[in-house]
Amino acid sequence: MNYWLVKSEPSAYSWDDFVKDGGTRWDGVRNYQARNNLRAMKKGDLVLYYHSGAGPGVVGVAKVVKEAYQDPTTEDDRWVAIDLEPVRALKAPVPLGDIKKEKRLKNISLLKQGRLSVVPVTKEEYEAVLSMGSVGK
DNA sequence: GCCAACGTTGGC
DNA sequence: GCCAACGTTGGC
Repeated sequence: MNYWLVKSEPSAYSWDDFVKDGGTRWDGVRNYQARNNLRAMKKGDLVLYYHSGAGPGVVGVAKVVKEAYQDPTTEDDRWVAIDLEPVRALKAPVPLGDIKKEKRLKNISLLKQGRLSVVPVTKEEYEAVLSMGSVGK
């Protein structure tokens, strides 16, 4: 079991849209590192759902329901998509500012590689974020 | 709206 | 293969 974090601009596709849809295809990634992360995702892996832009932070948890396949939004076979489903919202969203202040999260890839839209998260980091979001394991 | 970080492109 | 120019992302 691995843990990840994906970013979305809420004005483009918010957590609420995701919940309303009951799941979505995560496509359109055009960055090699992010693509490699998508390829490494396994069915059942848990994914922190992060809002970028105004009021950035982690708002919910999703899970991988379909592993990497050819991204249908392009003919180019370098790119892949995965399918995600919502698991649950955090009781309290965890703002980026709090992530920056949290000692347990000082090495999180989200902070190390700010512009990557799909980043790995360790089990410890994942659990730290959930506890900050008032959600038990 | 600005700017820093950083990935990509293209000239050489 | 290097590196400058350029474009994009995302925080503020």
